[in-house]
Amino acid sequence: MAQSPASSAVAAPAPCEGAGERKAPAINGELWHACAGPLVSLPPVGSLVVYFPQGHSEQVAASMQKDVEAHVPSYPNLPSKLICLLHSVTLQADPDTDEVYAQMTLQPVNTYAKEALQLSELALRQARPQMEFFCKTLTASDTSTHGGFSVPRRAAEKIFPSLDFSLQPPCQELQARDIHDNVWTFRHIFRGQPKRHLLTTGWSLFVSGKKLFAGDSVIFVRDEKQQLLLGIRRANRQPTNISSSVLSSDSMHIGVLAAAAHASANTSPFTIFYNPRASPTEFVIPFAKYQKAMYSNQISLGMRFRMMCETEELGTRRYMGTITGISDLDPVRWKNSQWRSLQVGWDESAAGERRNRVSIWEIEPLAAPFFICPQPFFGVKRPRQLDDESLEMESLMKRAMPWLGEEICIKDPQTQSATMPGLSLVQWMNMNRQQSSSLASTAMQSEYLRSASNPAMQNIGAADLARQLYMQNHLLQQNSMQFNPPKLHQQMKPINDLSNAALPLNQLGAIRNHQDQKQDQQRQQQSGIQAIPLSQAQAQTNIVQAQVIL
Amino acid sequence: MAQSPASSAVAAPAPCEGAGERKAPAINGELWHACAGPLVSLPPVGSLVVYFPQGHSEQVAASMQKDVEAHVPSYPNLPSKLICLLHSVTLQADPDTDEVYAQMTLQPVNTYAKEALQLSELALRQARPQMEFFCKTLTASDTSTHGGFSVPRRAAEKIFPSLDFSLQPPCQELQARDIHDNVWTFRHIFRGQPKRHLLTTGWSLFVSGKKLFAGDSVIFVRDEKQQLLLGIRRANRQPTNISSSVLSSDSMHIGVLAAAAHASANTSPFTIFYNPRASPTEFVIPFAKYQKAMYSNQISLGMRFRMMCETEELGTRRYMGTITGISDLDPVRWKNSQWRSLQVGWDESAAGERRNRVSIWEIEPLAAPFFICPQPFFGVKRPRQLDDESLEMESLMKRAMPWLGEEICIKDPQTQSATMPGLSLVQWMNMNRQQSSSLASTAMQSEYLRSASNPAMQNIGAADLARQLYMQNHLLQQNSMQFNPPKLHQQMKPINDLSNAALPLNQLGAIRNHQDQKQDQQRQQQSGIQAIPLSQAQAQTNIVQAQVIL
DNA sequence: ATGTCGGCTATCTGCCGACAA
DNA sequence: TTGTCGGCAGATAGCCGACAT
Repeated sequence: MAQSPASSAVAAPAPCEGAGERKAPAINGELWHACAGPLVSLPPVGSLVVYFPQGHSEQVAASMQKDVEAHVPSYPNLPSKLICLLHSVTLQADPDTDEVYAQMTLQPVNTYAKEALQLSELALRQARPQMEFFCKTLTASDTSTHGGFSVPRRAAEKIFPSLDFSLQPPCQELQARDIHDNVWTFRHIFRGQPKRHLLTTGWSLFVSGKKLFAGDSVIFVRDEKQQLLLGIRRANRQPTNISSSVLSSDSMHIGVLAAAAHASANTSPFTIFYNPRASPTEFVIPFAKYQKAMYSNQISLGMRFRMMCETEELGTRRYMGTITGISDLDPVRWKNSQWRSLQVGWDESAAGERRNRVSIWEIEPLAAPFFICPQPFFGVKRPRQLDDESLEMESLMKRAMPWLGEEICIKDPQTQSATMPGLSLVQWMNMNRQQSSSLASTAMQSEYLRSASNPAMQNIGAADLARQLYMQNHLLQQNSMQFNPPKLHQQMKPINDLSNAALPLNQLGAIRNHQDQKQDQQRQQQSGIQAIPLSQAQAQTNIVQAQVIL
Repeated sequence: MAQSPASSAVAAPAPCEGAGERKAPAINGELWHACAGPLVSLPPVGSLVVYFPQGHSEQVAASMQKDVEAHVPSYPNLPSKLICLLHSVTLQADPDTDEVYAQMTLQPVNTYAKEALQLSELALRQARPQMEFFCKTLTASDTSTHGGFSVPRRAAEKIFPSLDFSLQPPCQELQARDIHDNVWTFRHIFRGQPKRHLLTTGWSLFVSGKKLFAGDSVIFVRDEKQQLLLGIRRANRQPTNISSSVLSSDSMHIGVLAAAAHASANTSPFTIFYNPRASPTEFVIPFAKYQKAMYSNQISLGMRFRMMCETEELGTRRYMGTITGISDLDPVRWKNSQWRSLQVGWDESAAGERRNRVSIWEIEPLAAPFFICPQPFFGVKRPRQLDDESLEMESLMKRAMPWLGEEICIKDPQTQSATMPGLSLVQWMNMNRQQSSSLASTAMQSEYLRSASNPAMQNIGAADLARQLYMQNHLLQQNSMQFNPPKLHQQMKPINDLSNAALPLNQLGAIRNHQDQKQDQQRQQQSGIQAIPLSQAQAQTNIVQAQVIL
């Protein structure tokens, strides 16, 4: 089978951080985001993120107009997702094309500070402040050498400094800075019959300088200091084909994976470029976002959902769709990766080909949010089985919660014997999964909600319910902690959600037999009943987030 | 040892090798070589080559104007040189810049066919046919929009079709194909006072289309079908900085090494790009060239040498220099790599900064060639020692001669017991080295030459001697083979040179103690004398190459 | 409201020989 | 022999309102 190429056998990592690969003078964040698009968000520095090599690989492939990852060896030792600390984010723009991208330094972690997780939650709620801008797709006349730029009236009035209409005709000189901080000067005039706003002198220099064509877009931003910023967004032409004369595309592709594999093996920092316009999807996700999607969304075939998409002119719009399939995108290289594992159909087939595969964390399920349902463990109806997916999940969680060790071993004062030797976390999760999927889970949810301590939670809408539940759990967290693993409450913080969510794991692969299954069953029957306190404790420490419609 | 301006024995344009990364329509080899420069030679397809990851890495670094390989992990499992079979060579040119480069598919080998080695020898002798061309560095007037291109008179008369001087003024339409097979049309006119050749209409389109500036060069080639070809060579501006918006330079650098490491570990093919203008030095060398330089050149500090360098206008010139140091370029990452291990000083400090480090196979030593000196093994005067360098050398040779196995074990009918358990190939070589360096080696060489079977070899010049010896050995090979390891004489062929050359290993590192040294000594004393037949046999099958000044 | 066009300069492109270097 | 320039014509760039959508 495959091999672990060099990566694992790599010696000295790179000690010193980004030694200034570029000397770019701190790109304006407003302009960068305007060019990147309204849906692009970058996790906060210092936060916990999930990195998907598969998504990264897709970005490279897309940029090279290369089929798939032919010729690129698989990296069996490279997990399909890495939990990383985001050390730095630097906004960049290509000096030649003005393409925006972000350079991120990630470090795979096995343990992390409480703040990192909180920061990743922050990313979910934090909205970027609305900025004043306009975006126009250039017409043939705009880009022709025959004339200037016709400014949409509302745009000119909103963004440009107002003209002195005592002049005949009213005109002024505009200065705008592009993403490299170069200043472009235009003559802004209000003339013609009927009257309209035009940019004349200076405009053609800009068009030729930036190599703009009809179909490309320009963005004028007015920043908080009332200064004009000027960005461009090119039409989706064929990929720029970064293949160079010194580096084969194979090498580039390998480089991305090898860098990640090396970093993974050594938990050393590595650097990636995220190009929001080249890539179909973000491949560095706030950990909290991933977590929430994975463990609080009930995903099933045929489910209806909404998803934000970018419109022309930098707006956003919600589109509706249906989940038509759940499967690995690449079952060979990236088994159980969750990366774009949902096949979807869209209600409006127009509006250009929307992607037919998305990831769980990109969508908003339309079914009521699936609330956490911790419940007593009454034993097992069917033998538990360990499959590849479980093993991988377990590995992922061990990275995140190393204090759990090989087996769950919680010492709970209320219980005689809370240790569950031989019962791994994932096995326990699988038990829960089977239970919750076996019966009317919504009924149990209601039961749980009614029994919750806050009486206000009864008989209210789902969204509000969720909000309140969220608040409540936060309060609980701040108060008494019955669930206190050793060394846990100081600065390390467990991702409790993982352990008692009803896992929507049906899409992750068939359950196969495992040789330990009989032993597992025995252990569970012996010690299973003691799991109750664990469930209770976790229910109280959970962060339950509901779908908040923005 | 002159650069063999070897063949563009480039076979079929990549027999569907790289799954068609580019659909370039088979680039003209003459034009490619004209643009690449007179010193660039590509080993023949199917031949045996030595690949230097270090040199490859240098090319990437140079193309990214990045200091060194900071941030890039070292690959301890990646040898500093890989013996590879050259599966394919495809000539390429960057679609945007016309930069020429070659895509090569290499496969590390542990064993190889006889033809592969012969092909690599072929590369040393084969000269590319001289082609008709001229190269002019563009002046300010040539590139200005104000006028056309002033053609040097001799160039026009040599390369262009002759004008019809009955016309007044004499003029014609020229058509030339660039490296992408695009046709450019120029008006060629002979006018002015005094008369001169000019390209007028069409010229400025070419200049702007190719983005040429004063200082860049154009090359007009007349091929064998009397057609005009047109190439460009840009001035040495700052590196093009291939860093893209989707791939960090770290990733690119890692990609190159990871690809090689992976290929090395799996002896699987990998693809590299060789850009002759971006790289200071070729990093894929014909095996025979490497072999010859390593084992027949006597290199020492203070030695004088000559080296071919490229002049302006695509000529070549020999420069003289002195070896001022012998050391590893990067003793940490690439110990004993031989890659640019010679520090040199040049007689003419002018003519632009010449490189101050070169590799052994790039120079022509001025001292007389050092001939092979196989001689009986009389036992050991000092204990053998194994150092890092020896181990590495041994590993290298085991790759090349796997049939030798862990220990030399030759069954020779003329000997009672020819097995030499415990005596490794490198140890044996070290013995020879010590012997040959201990006494007047030239005298022994003469002794050997006189005792050779061909009487014509006496009293003739060194170069001719070598040539005859070469012929003779080839004849011997075809006749009786006393040295017949099993399965060897069919299609596998040993690199005999390695085993009895007087190794110029002094630059390769200090000899250190080894714990097995006493045991080795004992074994050698027990069985050493039986090694004589081996030496004799090898002497007969040797390929001895002399310094042939071209 | 705004995309495209004809009309009209101002500027640039590009061919020529003159004149050095 | 050949690099640069002034002179000159033709082409293009680029500003204007007219007109249509």
